[in-house]
This record gives sequence, C-alpha cells and structure tokens, in this order.
Amino acid sequence: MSVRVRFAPSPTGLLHVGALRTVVFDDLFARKHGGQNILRIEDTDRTRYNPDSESEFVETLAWAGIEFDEGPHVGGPHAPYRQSERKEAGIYTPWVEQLLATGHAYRAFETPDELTEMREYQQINKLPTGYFGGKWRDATPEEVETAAAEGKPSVIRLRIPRDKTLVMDDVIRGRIEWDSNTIDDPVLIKADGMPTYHFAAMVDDHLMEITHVLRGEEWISSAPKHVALFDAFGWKPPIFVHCPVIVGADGKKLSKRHGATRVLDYAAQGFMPGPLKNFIALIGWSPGDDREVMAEDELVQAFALEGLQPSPGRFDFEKLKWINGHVIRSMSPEELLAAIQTLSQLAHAKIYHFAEVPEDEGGAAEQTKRMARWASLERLLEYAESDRAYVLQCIELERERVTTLVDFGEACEFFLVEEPVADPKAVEKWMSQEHVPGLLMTLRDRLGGQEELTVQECEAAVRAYAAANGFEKLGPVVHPTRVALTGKTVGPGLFELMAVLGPQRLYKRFSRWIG
RNA sequence: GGCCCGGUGGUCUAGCGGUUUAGGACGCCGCCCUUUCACGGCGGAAAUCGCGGGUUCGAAUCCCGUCCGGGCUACCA
Repeated sequence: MSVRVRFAPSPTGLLHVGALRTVVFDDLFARKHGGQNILRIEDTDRTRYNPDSESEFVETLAWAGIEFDEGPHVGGPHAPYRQSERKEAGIYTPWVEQLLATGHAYRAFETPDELTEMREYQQINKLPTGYFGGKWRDATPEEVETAAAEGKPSVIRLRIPRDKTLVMDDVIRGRIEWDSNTIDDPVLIKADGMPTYHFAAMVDDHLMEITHVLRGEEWISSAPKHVALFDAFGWKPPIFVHCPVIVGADGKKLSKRHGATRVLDYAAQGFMPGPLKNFIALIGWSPGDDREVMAEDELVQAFALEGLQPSPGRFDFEKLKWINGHVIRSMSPEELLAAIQTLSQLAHAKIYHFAEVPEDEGGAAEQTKRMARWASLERLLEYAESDRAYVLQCIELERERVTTLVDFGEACEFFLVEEPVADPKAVEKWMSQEHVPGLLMTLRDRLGGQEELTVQECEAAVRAYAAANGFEKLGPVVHPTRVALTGKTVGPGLFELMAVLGPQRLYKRFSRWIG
C-alpha cells in the first residue's frame, strides 16, 4: 500500500513554523515513497474558527512550494476535505450510531457547570481529573431516554474499556502504554452536534486511508483515546509519528517573544522557502550523516522516519540566517533578481514592512527601519526595469554580504541613487586628508571621460596614483575613494564597484568632493 | 496532584557496547586572504554525554533510581 499522509491544521489563526515543519516532513515523506499528501481542514470548533485562517494557510503553503495531492482546493476521491462540510454531508453520523449501537459510546447529559464542579472536586481531592463515567456511563436505557425526552442537551462519549492496557507504537519513541483506568471518556460529539478532534480526525484518517499520522508530540497524551477509538471500530490504527516540538530560545514553546513564529513573516523578511524548509527540517531530524545544506531533491532522498529525534529542538535564528545567506551565495544574479521580484509580489511582504510594530519588538523606530528597507528594495526593482544589466551587476557584488533577499535593497542602494548619503564618521576619518582632492581629481580625469571601464583599468588608475604619490599602502588611497563613491567604509571591492558604477557616475560622484 | 514524553558543548545534531583523546554545523575567538566589510580557508575555546547506582573485561550507548525540563489533564485542536 502506498504511503498516505495528511496535514490537518485547524483554521484558528496563523501558520507558524512548527506547523510548517510538520508539513515539510509530510511532504518529504510522501515524495520519498511516491505517496500522497493530503490537506484536511479541521474546522470543528465553531468558537475558535477564524475565517482568514484558511487563506493564510493557502498563501503560506503556496509560498513554501508545498503541493497537495488531495485537499479542499484540489479535490480528490475523499472530498470534501473540510470537516465542517463532511459533518454537513452526514459522513460522521453512521459511525457514531455504530458506536452507540455496539455500546462503545454513550450519551451523557451533564451541563458544562456540572462538569466544572466535578473537576474542581477532583482537583481538591487530588484525584485524576476527567470524566470517568459518573451517572451516564452506566445509565440505563430508560434513564437516557427520559433525559433525551426532556430535551436535555447531551454529548456522546467514548466508553474507554476498563482494566486494559492501551498501547500506541510511536515510530520515534517506540511502544507507549497506558493503564486504561487513567484515561477518561472523551467527548466524540459535542452538544452542538459537531464532532471533536478525537472523533473526526480518527474517522477521517481511516476513511481517507491515511497510513502515517505525523503530528506534534503534544498529541501523545490523547493517543490512548485514539487507539481506543480505533479498537472500538475494529480498525487498524495508522502508524503514529509524534514529532518533537520546536521551542524558542528559552526552551519554552515558540512564541512572539522569540521573534516571528508566523511563516509569512519570515518570507516577508527575505528568507527563501528552500533554506527555511531545509533549516526547519534539521530541527528534530537528521540524515544520519554530516550533511546540512541540501537541495530539495536531496532532502527528499535523504528523508527517513528513522532520522527523527525524540527531544524538542530550539529555533536558532542565527543558523537560519546563515543557511539563507549560504543559499543566496549559490544563486546567480538572475535567480536572485527573480527571487526578489517574487518576494515583492507576496502580499504579506509589504504588509509586514508597513505594519505597526509593537513596543516590545522595537516600536515606531523599528517600523521606520522596515519601511526604509522595503522602499530600498522597491527602488532596486524599479531600477531593474530601466537598467536590468546594471542591477544584476550590483546584486552580484553584494551577494556575498547579505543574509536575506530584503538586504539587497539597502546593500545596493548606493549604486542606484544619484548622490549616496555619506556616513559622517567615514567622512571625518578619510576625507579631510590633504591628498584627497588631488586623488579624486586624478581619478576623475583619468576614468571619468571614458566610454566604459574594466576592473583592471580602475585598479591600474588607483595603483598608479598611489605609486606616483609615494603611498606604499593602498589604504589612504582606496578609502577616500570609496567614501567619495559610496558614502561608506564598507562594501564590495573598490575596483569592481568602480567598474560597475561606470565612468559617468564616477565623474559625478568625484566632482561632488572636488571644490 | 495524576498520566505521559524528553535530557550529547550556548544552539542544531552524529553516535545505537569496543576503530571515540565523543565527530560535524551555527555562534564565539584568533590567524590567513585582502583596499574595507563580507565571503572563503585554517586553527582554537567550548560536552566528566543531567545526576547516582548497577550489568559488563569494557557504557553516551543496556537496566534501575533520581533530578530537571516539557506536554496533556476542555463539549480546543
């Protein structure tokens, strides 16, 4: 039987990096085995439903380049793929009836208040909390009928068998056992008629012929309920793979405090899908050897459940930056320009850079910075429309000193503006020396009038000046020239940058500094 | 409180009883390259493998205990 996995998010909010990693594993695993990856929307909680959530998922997954073989947007043999729609279609009803008929499930008529009271009593008396079947688990059919006739709202619970050992074989951790007496009876159908996760997800996994369930380790605790459900139906459970969670720098669950958790925020900041997925896959998984930076195909080939790790991993932003920059350096200027263009079309990218920033994340100052970064990037793109070749050369020179796509905007800025803003410190340090006006004039006269320039010509001119004026080291010649041309003390090699700027820009920029 | 999961340098990890003076990567430090910053190269600091007991000729690797961290304990997923 071919491998079938599913990504089953609940549309309650954003798609965060932890969820992305789960899909990445699903995707890698399915592709490795030529199987199918299915998207299923678990929208059984009406109170937490967020109408924007599904489009967030779609946008994020599209950005990440993860495609599904079946799902709400591509259809498939097991449609519909939204649980609310499946409920409407009556898919769950016969299965509940079956459980009721076979005695594996029962109706319970407690009100929420009664349940709260019960839980408080259990906590005070240090008993395990949960519904272990007070009056309704063992109620007579007559009692149930009476309550139903009175129109009392009820839920349907699974009757967890007593005095049994419930077993789940987890691929990562092996066999895990529970004394069934410690497992309370889970609600299968809520009073509003909607199925719970416990019920809908398991029934759907069975109906959709899911072979492997990859989910977060926070699900381990409810796994015995799930295996009991499969037992009740007499179904063979899927293979469970409980992936370790990704935590923040403090070891706690990843949250806003550690920076972005929203995948689209990373996209907006100029991280590319390949490196992000690569990086994230390495938290909790390893190919078993020393490989780290891998191409998509290589990742697919290398992926194996055996490489999964049981312990939670931390999200190391520094390493993400490294891998993103590393991949940037392996790309051609054309590919980079295309990637920047794609980024500029990502709706969330612009939103991110203009959105108000909360005080604890930098506030207004940070927002101003982001807006400036975005403006620089747009300027780069705009310039590329009129002089694509020039922009490509700029990208090539800056490629090895950026870590994200967005960085290219500010990195290339001095190439693109008429008059680069000069860093006052740089000016103070290099421009007040006596020889500077003469130096700039010499270079301007020698290079500024040419048709075009090669790197060699630029280098020759600078070296000639140094030799003619008795400079043994190039520094005092190079630095002022760089400041005159770029306004900065850092950047690409001077000769390369001069050649790219070209004679006309050189002429203008030198002239600014000559009386 | 109960049940469950986890524990190799700061971080991600390799390791599955002996070839290990515990390997790689990020980060950090230094050197080299060099006109700067970076990239790249080289080198370094950094882990008594949570701790304590066993088992064994031999344990990070197996067993038990213990501590610490985390999850669940909802008519949420």
